[in-house]
Amino acid sequence: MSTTAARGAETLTSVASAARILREFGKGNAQLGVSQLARRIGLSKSTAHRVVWTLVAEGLLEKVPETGLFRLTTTMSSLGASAETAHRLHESATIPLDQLRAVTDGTLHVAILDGVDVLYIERREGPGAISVFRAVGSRNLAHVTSTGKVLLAALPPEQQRRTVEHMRLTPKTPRSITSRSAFLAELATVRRQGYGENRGESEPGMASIAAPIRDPLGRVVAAVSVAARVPDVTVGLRHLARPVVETALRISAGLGGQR
Amino acid sequence: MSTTAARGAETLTSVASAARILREFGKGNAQLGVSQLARRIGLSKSTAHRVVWTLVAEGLLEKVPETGLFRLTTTMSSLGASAETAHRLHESATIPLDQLRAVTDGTLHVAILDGVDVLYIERREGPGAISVFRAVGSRNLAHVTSTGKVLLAALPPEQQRRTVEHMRLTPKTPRSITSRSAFLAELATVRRQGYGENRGESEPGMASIAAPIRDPLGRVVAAVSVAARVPDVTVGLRHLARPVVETALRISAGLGGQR
DNA sequence: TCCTGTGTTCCGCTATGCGGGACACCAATG
DNA sequence: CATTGGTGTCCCGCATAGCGGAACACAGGA
Repeated sequence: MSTTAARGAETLTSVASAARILREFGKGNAQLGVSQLARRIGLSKSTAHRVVWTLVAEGLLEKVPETGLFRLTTTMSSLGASAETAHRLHESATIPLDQLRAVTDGTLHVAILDGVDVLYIERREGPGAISVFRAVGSRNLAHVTSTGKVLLAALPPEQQRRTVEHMRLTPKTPRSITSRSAFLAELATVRRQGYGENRGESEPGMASIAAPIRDPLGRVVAAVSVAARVPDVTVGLRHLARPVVETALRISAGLGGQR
Repeated sequence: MSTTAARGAETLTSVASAARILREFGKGNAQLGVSQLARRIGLSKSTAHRVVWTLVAEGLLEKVPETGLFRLTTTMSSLGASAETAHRLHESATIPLDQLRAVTDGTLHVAILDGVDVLYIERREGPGAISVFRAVGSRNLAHVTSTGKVLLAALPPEQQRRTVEHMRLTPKTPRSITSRSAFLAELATVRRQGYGENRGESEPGMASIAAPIRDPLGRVVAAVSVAARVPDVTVGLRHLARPVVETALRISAGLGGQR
């Protein structure tokens, strides 16, 4: 279209302009106008104008009536908050996870929801850790894991219904839940009691228990779990409910405080 | 290029895609992949791929090695923080400004830096308010206002030098500062004492005094000032230094706390 | 009054960015 | 072990989206 051109540069010029415009608001200037932005970034006024108004249409910028200038919207601040918690999750989890390891020799996971799968983003191995346990970055089915139940239970009602509707409830063991109505009832229970259990539904003889991690606004952003081999799969790891919930609360607290 | 087409839609499709991708990360999902994003937004995989990588190149997204998915960067969280303070400024200023009005009958302003100008974004009229005082949204020269001095004094050294270098120090009254070296010395004084004064440098017989408003990280984002007619222009409004500084501190405190 | 700044709109050309399709890879399934 | 279905990445050719330049209205200052 215009400048640079370049060979392998797989970069969209207008998107790059948009990103630079957004970043310009981060460097001390709360409000900026079209010309000012164009000058600072090195765009033509017309281009800057178009990009800015597209960002306004998409709700990332807004025009301040009094000044006639533009400003980042509250949508941007909520996006920033999401970024903040995503990054803090790792550091906030470290200490509480290590504390939890003193209580149990099970394997510890922190997981988030990735579509209809559970995605593990943190892990502490227990002594008897076998390769059954998923590595960081791996996925698992949401309906046969305690973390999956916790994360799904936290979805807004209609979204939960839609998600469950489109899930394939393929059983991993004879104990796996395969009926949608039974699964929805299970999610309601999980939501009510504040933690989720998996009693031999993923692997025979294995159980796990998970609790929700919440961001400062109270939204569930991840789940902590303990998984271990248990003598009686019908009892599961119920005795770890309190420690797991407390660990989740500790991690949640770490997401909110001043750095 | 593709869909919609539409008549007068002055909107850049790729920028819109980028914005939608960013917003997708705000809705609960900390990490997302290319295909997932493409599916949710309704883009082709290749397009999503290109947009995502442009955003990565511009530092708004990053690839998480372990999961192979993408995440908002800390740049996004700092942008969000900027947006947050910009929006909180108004509400945080209300009460402290009203408190300050009990101490003085001068006109109160909150201002930010707009290039080399001072931009007023908040105002409380005093009883004897004349049209000398600028309305919200209007601009004034930075070198003849107390707010301008405070805001310029807070710039990082090299940026301050560069800005002052390119300013036109046109005098508004005989008392206006016109020498660059004198102005730089004045800024150093302002920085040291924590407030800035204007003694008849903008309008004869008028004085003002301003103090810096800081965000939770301590960066100066705005300034609050009192302006009034004074009997002796050489004395100015020095007796209001403490109340103005305290008002600024109160507003600053409001920017940091939990909502 | 002129001037210089702003934001906005129009227009025509071309390089840009689009979709479709093909590829390598991996994990889970049979 | 082959198959399947998922992923991310790459390529290519077409047409259209998006670029810069210019001209506009408006506002404030000199």
